[in-house]
Amino acid sequence: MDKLIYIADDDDNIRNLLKSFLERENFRCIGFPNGDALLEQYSNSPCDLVILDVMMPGHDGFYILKEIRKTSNVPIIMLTAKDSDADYIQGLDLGSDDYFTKPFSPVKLVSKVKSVLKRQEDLTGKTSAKETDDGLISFADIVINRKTKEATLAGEPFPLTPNEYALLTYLISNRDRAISRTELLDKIWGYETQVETRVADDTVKRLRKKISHSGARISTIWGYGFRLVMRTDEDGAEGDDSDD
Amino acid sequence: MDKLIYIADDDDNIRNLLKSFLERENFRCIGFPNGDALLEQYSNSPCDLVILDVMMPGHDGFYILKEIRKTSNVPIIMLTAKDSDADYIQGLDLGSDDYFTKPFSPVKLVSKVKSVLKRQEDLTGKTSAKETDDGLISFADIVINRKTKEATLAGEPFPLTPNEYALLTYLISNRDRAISRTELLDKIWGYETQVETRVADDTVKRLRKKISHSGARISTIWGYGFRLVMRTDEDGAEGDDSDD
DNA sequence: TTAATTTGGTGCAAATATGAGGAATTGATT
DNA sequence: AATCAATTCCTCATATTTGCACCAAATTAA
Repeated sequence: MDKLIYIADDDDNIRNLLKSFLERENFRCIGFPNGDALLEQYSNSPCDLVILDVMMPGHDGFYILKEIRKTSNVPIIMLTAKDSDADYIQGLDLGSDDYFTKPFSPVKLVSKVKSVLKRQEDLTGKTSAKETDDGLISFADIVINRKTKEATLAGEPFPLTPNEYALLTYLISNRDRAISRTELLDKIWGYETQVETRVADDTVKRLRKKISHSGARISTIWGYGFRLVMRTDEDGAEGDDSDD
Repeated sequence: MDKLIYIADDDDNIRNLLKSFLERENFRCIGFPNGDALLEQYSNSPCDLVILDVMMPGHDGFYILKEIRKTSNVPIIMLTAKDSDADYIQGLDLGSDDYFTKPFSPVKLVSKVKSVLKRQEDLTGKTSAKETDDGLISFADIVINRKTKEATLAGEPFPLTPNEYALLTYLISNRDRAISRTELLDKIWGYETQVETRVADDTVKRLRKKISHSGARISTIWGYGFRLVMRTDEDGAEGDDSDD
């Protein structure tokens, strides 16, 4: 983590409470007894996230919020003693990210802080050229791009029909468990479909042929369904299909 | 505004309440009685924001949240009946943007929706490298000027009809993913979802002819839709599409 | 062991998806 | 009214996918 957080609240107890919770999660925190002090510090040295009480000596939290927003998009979370719709709306309209009413759960606040920071990273990092977390899922030497709906096997693109694609995607995302035929029918063919139960076997069959020379294998759970597993050496010897 | 919002909640009253409040603010809303229906619709035609109840028939809100997050960063707001720290944290950890406990203030929710959308725009708008500040977007040797609504191919101006222009612009700005027919119909023709028409194919057909000697190509994702890709050497000879 | 049940493979026909050409329609402009 | 461009609709040809029947092989139960 290693993010820096500024907190402005005139109540020492609340500042310290927040600091201790946040530091436990490896955030660095600096507390300020009023908003003006925070604002001055911020303009000299910006931080990664701001927590602002609304009612403080000097300028109130809304004013500080507005001032920061003139120059920055830093995430800002507001704290307030009174639970009023109007205040809530004003806070959000002015550009804060969230609004907590006292007394609040410090655990929730910490969670919110993390979430807001993560969101920020996702959005700003994503539109650049980051390759990670682009909706890619993989198993063995199979990679599926859920955005482009393309699949590759050992780096080579290989074609999948819509049903095969849905089935393989489902198997990969549930690699850790066996999946029953009825579940497959529900998930891939839909809840109210009129096809025979064996159609799942059909698609499994076709998929097996296509991935026959990959590191993955669809194993049968007798009397129940299927599960995606790694292919072992013995598999190759037994059910060897080296053709294409 | 003109943003599209999907709402999943099994309680008709809540859905309608939200719809009426949101539509009053000029959002377009579509309600779903459960999360699975929303998920299916979303995968065919994404929206700008999602509101998910946690407890629903079928898969619960957390599951739907996870599924959507596999392919998308769309803002998601969770609704729940029980006010538990653990749930709150789980929701945020899984990537939701906020968490409202019932009964909640619709006014606050609407305010939150606006705030989240605005935040998203601020962040992506400022960091996106796709569109330069002079309104130019490009792909391969195609350049589109969104201000003058003119296009050039390899430096030469080339004429596009209004529909072709809209389609090409949409394909270029979503170059990183496959786009379904229903999404095209929704976004470019404004048709309600689930209409069976092949106008999109028609426009794709004409557009393909026009860009036939450019570095870009519209590839078909069988059973789903289209995607704009770079033309490779092999493409020129035969219309080989190894897409799934 | 035999019998009953479940699963896997082959082949085929029906259903579905796509692309091309051209006709019909719409809408704007003479 | 006539014209023209743009769009939509229609039909046909073709390609692909999918469900199902049938039988063989595998597994379990008795």
